[in-house]
Amino acid sequence: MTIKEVSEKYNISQDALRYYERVGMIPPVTRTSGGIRNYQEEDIRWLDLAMCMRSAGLPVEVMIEYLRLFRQGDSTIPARLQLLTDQRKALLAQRKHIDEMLDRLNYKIARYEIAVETGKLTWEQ
Amino acid sequence: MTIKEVSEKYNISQDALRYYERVGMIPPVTRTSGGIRNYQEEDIRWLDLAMCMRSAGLPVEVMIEYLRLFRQGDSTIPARLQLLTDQRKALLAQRKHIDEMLDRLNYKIARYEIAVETGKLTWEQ
DNA sequence: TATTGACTTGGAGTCAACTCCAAGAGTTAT
DNA sequence: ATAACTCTTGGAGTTGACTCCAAGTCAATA
Repeated sequence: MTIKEVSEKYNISQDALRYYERVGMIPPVTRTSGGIRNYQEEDIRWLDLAMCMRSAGLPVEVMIEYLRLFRQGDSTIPARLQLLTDQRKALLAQRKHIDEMLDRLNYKIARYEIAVETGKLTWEQ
Repeated sequence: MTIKEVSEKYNISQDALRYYERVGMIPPVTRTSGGIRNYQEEDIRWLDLAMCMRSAGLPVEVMIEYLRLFRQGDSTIPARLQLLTDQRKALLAQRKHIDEMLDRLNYKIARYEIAVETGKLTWEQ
C-alpha cells in the first residue's frame, strides 16, 4: 500500500503518516527499492495502534515510549505493563471528566428544550 | 476571593484564570475599587462551567461562543441549544474512542500480566 | 524518452491553549 | 511611610501535534 492509499483508507493525512514515522511513534515503514513507502500488514498494525491511541487523546510521547521499550525486547515487559496501566488510568479519569460534562449537558439541554417552547429560560447560565 | 485563592482552591493557574477572562470564556470578573479581581459566587459558577468543559476536552472556542450567545439574551436560546447538542455529540464520540482504546488496553494488560509471570510475550505489539 | 504526477526529505510555519515576563500599581504589616 | 508582597496589564514565548513548502527523485504513461 502506498502512502496515498493508506491515507485515504484510514482517513489520515500523508503528512501525519510521515510525522508518526519520523518521531518514532511507529517503526520505520517498509520501502520499495526506490525508497518509497510500501505499507505492509505489520506496518498497518502499528499504525492502527498509534491512531487508536491518538484518537483516544493519549499523547504521541506515550506511543513513542511504548515502541522504544518494545524494540528493546522482553526485558522491558514490566515497564510496558506499567506504561499500559498508567494510560488506562488516565483514560478512565478522562472518561469520568467527559461523563461529568455529559451529565451537565443533558441537564442543560433538557432545560433549553423546554425554553425553546416557552421562549424563556429561568435562571440558567 | 482573590485570584490566588481561586487558583489554589480549584487547582488552576492564575495565568489560566486571567486567560479565560481575557478571551471571553468567562464574563469579566468582579473587581475591587482598586481594580483587583474579587471572584463572587456567580464568577465562580461561570468558571466552574468553563473548567468542566475544558477538562472534558471541549475547545475554549466553544465556551466563548456559548457565552457570547448567552449575553445576547433569550433570542439566542435555539442557537445555544444547538451548540449544546453538538457538543454532546462530540463528547459521545470521544467517549467511544476512549472505550475502544480501553478495550484494547485491557486486552493487552491481561496478556502482559501473564507475560510478567512467564517472562515472555507471544505475538503482541 | 519526455512528461506528468506521486513520492521523498529537511525544515519552517501554524494553531490551540496556555505560560512566562517586565514594568508598574494596590495592599498589608511594621 | 516604607518594605514586602500580591496584584495588574500587554505582549512575548512555549508545547504538542501536526501541516505546509521547496527542491529534488521515482514511476507510469504517451
